[in-house]
Amino acid sequence: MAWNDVVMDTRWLTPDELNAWVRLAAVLELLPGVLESQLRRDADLGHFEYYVLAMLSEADQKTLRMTALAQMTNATLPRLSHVVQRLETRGFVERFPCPEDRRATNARLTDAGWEKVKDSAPGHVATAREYVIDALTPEQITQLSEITGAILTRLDPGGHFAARRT
Amino acid sequence: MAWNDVVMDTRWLTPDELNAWVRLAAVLELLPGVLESQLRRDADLGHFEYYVLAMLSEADQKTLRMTALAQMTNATLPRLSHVVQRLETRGFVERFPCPEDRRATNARLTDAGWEKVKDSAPGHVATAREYVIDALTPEQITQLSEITGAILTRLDPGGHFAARRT
DNA sequence: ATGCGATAGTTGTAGCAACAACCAATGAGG
DNA sequence: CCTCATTGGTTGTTGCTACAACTATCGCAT
Repeated sequence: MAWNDVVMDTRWLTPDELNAWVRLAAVLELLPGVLESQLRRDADLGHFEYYVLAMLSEADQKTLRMTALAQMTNATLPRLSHVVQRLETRGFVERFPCPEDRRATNARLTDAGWEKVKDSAPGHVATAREYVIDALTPEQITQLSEITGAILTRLDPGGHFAARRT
Repeated sequence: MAWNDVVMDTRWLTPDELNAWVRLAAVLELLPGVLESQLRRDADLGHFEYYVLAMLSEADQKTLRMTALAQMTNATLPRLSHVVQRLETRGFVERFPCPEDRRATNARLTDAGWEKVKDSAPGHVATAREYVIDALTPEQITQLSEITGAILTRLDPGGHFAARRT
């Protein structure tokens, strides 16, 4: 296929689409770092570490099977395994075999972990407000839900991750 | 300050806000990986590497000063320096001192780099379409621009990065 | 003309994630 | 009852980025 054919066949972005894309790409690039550095500075936690602890804090008995926790946090098992191991080393999480399925591992939030989430949550929410939520009108909040919902339908067509179920 | 005070003083997210936040967090987590793995598979480039080459391809003389390229790509100088060095090693970019300011370095896209961008762009745009653009209505595209624009006003208040200027 | 603060960029290190490979347990199908 | 594909999770390696530290140059103020 000649390059001309490729050029003609490609559905390039319109100016409006390109504008939206470039801005979304900038948010994808910049927002995680802001979340990460606030939590790192205030709580010595990465954003994903915080999210793991937060999801456990909301679970029955503050316990989740690793596969379920991976779904809640949009993560792969290898990644979660490494992170939970580090959190266990720091005393925020404990792991134990699942009585119902000996292949499975359960992760439970410890008291120290609960304290860490409790102490970290206000600062994290304040950062989320400052950089995203309070920058938007209530209409835009609704639009953001619908837009990200539509994107997640493409990213997670099987509904494997929890965010598709909100 | 007692925890009770912290709880009372914290402006927690409303259900609508929380829904939007959780979905946005999922997109932040999942979308970069999809962009990254398509480019890695098809062009052996990271998403940020592709973006650097793409920004150079659009510049006068396919050349930008490193500070300007960092602004175009929402990156820090140390990060950009590492990435451009790797791209130079692969022959896609060349660097040379800036004649106007001997502190500065210019980066220019090579012919091989131009070929690489040209070959990679259709696949990248197709991925952007599949996972984001074609999931949205024209109204939602406009909303996404406004929403991400508002967020970028918070993330980049000085307008340092190029995406604020779209 | 000089001093010095700011700018431009590079370099090195440590930590984190993607990916591949692996192993143990489960359950479906024959 | 047995086989084997699938599931659940761990581990190790490699590559990338955040951050700190550094050096050279510029331009402003005195």
